[in-house]
Amino acid sequence: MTGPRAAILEILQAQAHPLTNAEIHRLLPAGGVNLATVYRAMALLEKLGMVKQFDFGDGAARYELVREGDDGHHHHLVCTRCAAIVELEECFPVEIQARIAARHQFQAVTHRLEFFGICPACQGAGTGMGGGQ
Amino acid sequence: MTGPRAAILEILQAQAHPLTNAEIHRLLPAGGVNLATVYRAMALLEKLGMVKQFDFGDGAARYELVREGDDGHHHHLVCTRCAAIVELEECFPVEIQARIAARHQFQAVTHRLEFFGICPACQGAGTGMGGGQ
DNA sequence: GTTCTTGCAAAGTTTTTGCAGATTG
DNA sequence: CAATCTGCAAAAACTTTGCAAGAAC
Repeated sequence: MTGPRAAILEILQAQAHPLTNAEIHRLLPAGGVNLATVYRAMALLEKLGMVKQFDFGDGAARYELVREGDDGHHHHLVCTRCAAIVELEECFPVEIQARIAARHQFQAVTHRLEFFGICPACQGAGTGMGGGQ
Repeated sequence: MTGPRAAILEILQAQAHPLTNAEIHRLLPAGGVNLATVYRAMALLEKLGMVKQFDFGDGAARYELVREGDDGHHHHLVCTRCAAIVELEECFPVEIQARIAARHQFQAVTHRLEFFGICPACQGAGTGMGGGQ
């Protein structure tokens, strides 16, 4: 547990939302840490449960620090226009998930869930082209 | 609407579960269609609403045919050991999603949701070592 | 000094793009 | 014939890996 790892954890601690490896790399002191090292660090940190991986459907993994006394399981609302992120407290109802698991006899069932929509700031701004409004 | 496109739709029609572009390519008549053409066809078919994209968290997009009178929105239960897939009828409760959208003033909110677990056949077969059935 | 980690560069996957030739209507 | 589509090859984006030099204890 040393060097670049600490720097990465510091970056994550200062962030409210998940970051891609490229973003983490960009935020690290210039020329400080190699991108491959970031990938390796995140894989390790995730295995240790210190970090949680999220997937917003663009082809890049995102990581968020898991805070003390929390398992890190939660979901996000992502703006499909500006990529704004809102962290949510709602989760998929446990009873329904239990029913699904039981009916199909699956064990250790979990889920991945993210919401997408258009945030207030991006509404009424046309489809992205015209200077609409 | 012609050639390779028809062949791809036929492949999808015969499948109960989503396929990756590579799988579709593999299922097409040998040497028949180029992989890049599959990618382009799937992008078009999705834009036309004839196909729906899913993401199981491995880095590959999957596509499933949208049947008549259906919007194609549904979720899956995926075995993390053997990749078996079960199609689900359950969905995230609309009232809760509406509440989330309202509270954060997002419009056109949708969600991506997939479940993961260990299927009956893979249970009790060790952590992946034994000659599982 | 032994072990684990890092940087660098090369390679692997998945997906996208340019362009000329073939296909469609 | 005009418009679109396909194959091929190159490239892009994200991620993984090998290996020798470096850091940690």
